[in-house]
Amino acid sequence: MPRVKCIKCLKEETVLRAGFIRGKQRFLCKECNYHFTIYKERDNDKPSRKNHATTIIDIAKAIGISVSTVSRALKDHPDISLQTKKAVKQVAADLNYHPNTLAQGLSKRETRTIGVIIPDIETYFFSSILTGIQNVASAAGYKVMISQSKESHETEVANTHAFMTNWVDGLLICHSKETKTFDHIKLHLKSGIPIVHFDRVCDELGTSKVLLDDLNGGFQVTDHLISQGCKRIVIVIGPPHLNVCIKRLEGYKKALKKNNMEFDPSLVCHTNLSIKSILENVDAIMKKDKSIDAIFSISDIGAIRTIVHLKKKGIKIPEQISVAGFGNEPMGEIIEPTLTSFNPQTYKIGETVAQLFLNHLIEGENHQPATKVVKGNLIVRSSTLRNPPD
Amino acid sequence: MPRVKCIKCLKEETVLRAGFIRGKQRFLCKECNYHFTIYKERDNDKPSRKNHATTIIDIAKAIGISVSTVSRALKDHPDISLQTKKAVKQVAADLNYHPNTLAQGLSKRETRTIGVIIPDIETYFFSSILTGIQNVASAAGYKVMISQSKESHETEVANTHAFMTNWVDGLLICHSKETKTFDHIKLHLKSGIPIVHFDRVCDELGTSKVLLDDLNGGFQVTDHLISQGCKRIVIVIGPPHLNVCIKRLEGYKKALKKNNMEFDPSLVCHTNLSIKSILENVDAIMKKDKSIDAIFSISDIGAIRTIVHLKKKGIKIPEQISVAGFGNEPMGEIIEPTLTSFNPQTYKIGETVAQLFLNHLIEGENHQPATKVVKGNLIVRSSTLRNPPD
DNA sequence: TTTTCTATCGCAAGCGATTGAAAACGACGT
DNA sequence: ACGTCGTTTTCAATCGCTTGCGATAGAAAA
Repeated sequence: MPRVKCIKCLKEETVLRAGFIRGKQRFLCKECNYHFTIYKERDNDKPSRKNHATTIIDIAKAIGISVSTVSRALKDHPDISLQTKKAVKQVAADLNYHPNTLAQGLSKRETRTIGVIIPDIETYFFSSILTGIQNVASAAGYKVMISQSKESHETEVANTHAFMTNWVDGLLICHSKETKTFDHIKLHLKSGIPIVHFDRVCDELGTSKVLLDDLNGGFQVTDHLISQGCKRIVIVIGPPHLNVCIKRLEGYKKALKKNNMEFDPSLVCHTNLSIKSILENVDAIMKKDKSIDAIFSISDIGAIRTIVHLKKKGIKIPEQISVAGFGNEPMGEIIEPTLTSFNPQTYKIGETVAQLFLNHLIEGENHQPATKVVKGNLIVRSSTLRNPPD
Repeated sequence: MPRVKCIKCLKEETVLRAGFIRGKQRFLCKECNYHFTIYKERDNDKPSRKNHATTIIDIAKAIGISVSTVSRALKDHPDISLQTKKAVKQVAADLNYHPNTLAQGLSKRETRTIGVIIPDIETYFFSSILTGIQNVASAAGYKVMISQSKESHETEVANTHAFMTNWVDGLLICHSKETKTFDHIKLHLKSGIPIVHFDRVCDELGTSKVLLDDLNGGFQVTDHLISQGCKRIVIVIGPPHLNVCIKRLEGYKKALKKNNMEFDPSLVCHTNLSIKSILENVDAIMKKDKSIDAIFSISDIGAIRTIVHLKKKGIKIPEQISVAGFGNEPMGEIIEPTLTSFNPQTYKIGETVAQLFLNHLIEGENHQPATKVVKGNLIVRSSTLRNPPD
């Protein structure tokens, strides 16, 4: 017979054991027909809430008013009298009060957080876009959450879901190279959370997007090469499902046409944008076609590695082969010869992306997806300068 | 007399106007002594909750059980029967349920988010550390929130507060160059939220930290230069309050001592790590002292810009001056000559930082701050190779 | 059968803040 | 003194989920 007193009638005789519950002995008082368990002695002096962040409840208690008044006072709601506001703010400051973002988010159904998914944070192109995004986002009071897909479709999908089901207020995304299907995006479109694409976008989705000046960039680089006397310009592009490749190629063609040169498909190197693939393709085409006098690599890293590669083979740049890139990575002004490249204005891109998100937010329901193209500019350096101006 | 029925007694005669409230007419029923306002007709058919994310309440209703059971079932709580669990999970999947992170966080008082503050995301060193952090963090189910101080103490402080008062579960920070006081960190130490420092740490705070192999790095680079026959090695360092500088300088001295060479303070260039300052200092010292035959720049970017600068002046590298850096930035293998540098293992650093955070979390109360040094390794390239091995 | 046990569930109190709507309180005119 | 109002506060429901603790119906034991 357990020596336990019933919590209600305080008798001992009537108490009998009644199984276990979550590892603890449970009792039943026959008289009261009352089940109970002996839990840990609760500290009666309630020091439990020690070192606990101050809440509006604390403020309310301190002043002796209700929490709703405190809440409104802190928000400068017009209904609250000036002196109450002053008192509340004073106490809030004294108690070092900071609103609990989670609770606010739960109530207001927003997180003031935006998720950004990029292929690779270590790539200057993306990290500088990020800076642009962060600048305008944080100016608007938004926090930025970043994740990288590392060019894997799978992790991109996982990250997308993680973000979208975690109450980000918006998603800014640049797809991985691998991504060819967009179900993971479609799935979340109807949720109403703004999604903005940039750089590697998807046209079939009705989202807002920010594009580089790809066509113009391709055009300008090619036109510049031609102006330097290049006749047989190889263009190194990536997989055809990336529309940035298509666009730059288009610009290339446009420049040829403008200069009355014929487009030779054999001068187009299709690679997967990996260094290995790029160099292999370059080698192959140069072996096959000795007339080549310029290489336009769609990416700066590609161009740079190409330069290193060609130099190793004793080829003079730009005298024998001119090389140009796209992206204006910092490395471009370090390498020798310094790299001619198209500057896509990455900061501007980031800022525009974030701005588009904010627009979507304020437009709300009647938001119309917008497409913005950020103008870039050609940076001419020595890797293509055959006729140095005097 | 208003033609309005009292909401309670439904009589009209007893109702009289009673002022306005927020722009709307208010009424008072004398009989009931009840104040009320006629608000917009609430849609009775309650289609209000349209396109609203499914919650455990929906699941509970669908099955006809209580929300607590659903909650437990989803968490695989042992109290719940197998079939209930299966049913719950099935319905959850059917309804495309995703837990509301905010609500979970509010209940469990955690966000499963960790904040990272770095000086500059566009710098490879930091972005690669970030990758390391993200890898282990996301493996442990934590999201990562990033902000950059852009080397400004002020924004570092602001970001710190933003993070700490926004319920991140931990803070990983590398201080800005400007940061000399740490009140913003101290302020939050007692909150109990784990803080881990890395690279630019602060000793006076009792936090866990991850350090580069600075001393050893400084030693190895210097020792290597000496082994290549350099006698007068300039070391270019940054502001003395950055202990990474001190440490690398120590390594430098240690290597000198090991090789029985005397330390010459005039060979130490104190810069603020800006390119301008570095190049000016290099110029100055080379002008003053013609015997210099090597430059050890504490940062790769510094070393790289130095190489470019010296080459422009017609100085042969490494024949006349050897140049070595620290950091193993990707640019180092592109520049000509390729740069000898100490590889600090940035990924490893990031992983270690995150790991330390996780450790702190599981150790809880009785956590003892740890200091970890991530071993690096010397990468010898041609910028220092005077006696190429055959 | 009656008395114990269990295995499962449900109730309800939070978590911290927002917000619709009622209440309290003076002040004023008549 | 009463009816009217405007101003300032307070009440209480919610947001979606976790969890301490109590309830209940069969199963097992007595």
